[in-house]
Amino acid sequence: MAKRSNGPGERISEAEHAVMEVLWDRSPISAADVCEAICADRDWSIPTVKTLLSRLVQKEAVGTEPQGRKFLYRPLIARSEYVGVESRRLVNRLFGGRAAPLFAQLAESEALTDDDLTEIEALLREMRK
Amino acid sequence: MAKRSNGPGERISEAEHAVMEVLWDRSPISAADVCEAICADRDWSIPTVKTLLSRLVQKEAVGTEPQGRKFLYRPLIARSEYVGVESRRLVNRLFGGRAAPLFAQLAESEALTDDDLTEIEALLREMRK
DNA sequence: GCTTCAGGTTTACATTCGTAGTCGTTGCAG
DNA sequence: CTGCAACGACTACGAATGTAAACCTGAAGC
Repeated sequence: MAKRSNGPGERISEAEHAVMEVLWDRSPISAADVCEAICADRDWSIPTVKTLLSRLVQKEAVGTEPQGRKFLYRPLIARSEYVGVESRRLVNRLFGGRAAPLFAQLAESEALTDDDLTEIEALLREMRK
Repeated sequence: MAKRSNGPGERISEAEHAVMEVLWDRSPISAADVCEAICADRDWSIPTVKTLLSRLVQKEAVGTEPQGRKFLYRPLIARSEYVGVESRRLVNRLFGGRAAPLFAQLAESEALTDDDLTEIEALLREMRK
């Protein structure tokens, strides 16, 4: 039988993620339009995009709706969901699940701009209320 | 000739990272001892650990020093370095390089404990000085 | 000294990923 | 109505990864 279709289960690879970003940006669009949007950047050809889309459909991360004889693709998982899972994965893998050390790390490696600091301060105040 | 030896260049995979964690924890140790430390957890056998160690040596992420007729392994890259690179990679890939959205994301997905908040506040105050 | 064992090196093999070509159908231009 | 261009489906294939066995060499025990 099929491996398993646990909803949006299987991992999304980096190349696939790039495609997801396009879908999150402009939702129901055709394969050609996806290519339009990234083939130049990533130096891909149409077949590559089609393969990635198929894999995403298999993984149930993307859904299709027929439009005429072709398909429009749309994400089945929310960006925030994906981003949340990936973020938590990193925090777990590298920082034992604690977010503070990640923050410290970013601070140390100078990955925090002044704007970031201000925004985070605002968020903190918000959360403390 | 060799692909390239740009220092600690090539990516470290997840399984390899697990080995690195052991090395970062108790530095110059033998392959057997590495296995001692994780084979149970990850359900690995010694050969697996040996393979991962070899690959890490190839990638110049780990160095060896002969001890008698066997080797002791020790990391060549600092944990903080690795963690920094990986963190920044995630922030770039998912949040356009801005740390604040990551923070917001963690907040939203309730990945922030109260302790985290307190610690981060402290760090912020520290950085503002 | 010869056998055994420990440890590193080489080889193996299935799966995933990145990247792309080929095939078969079908609506549309002539 | 007929050939072409577009599209999705299937196939391909090398590199990386996860996982491990086979093999070789030298040291240590008997």
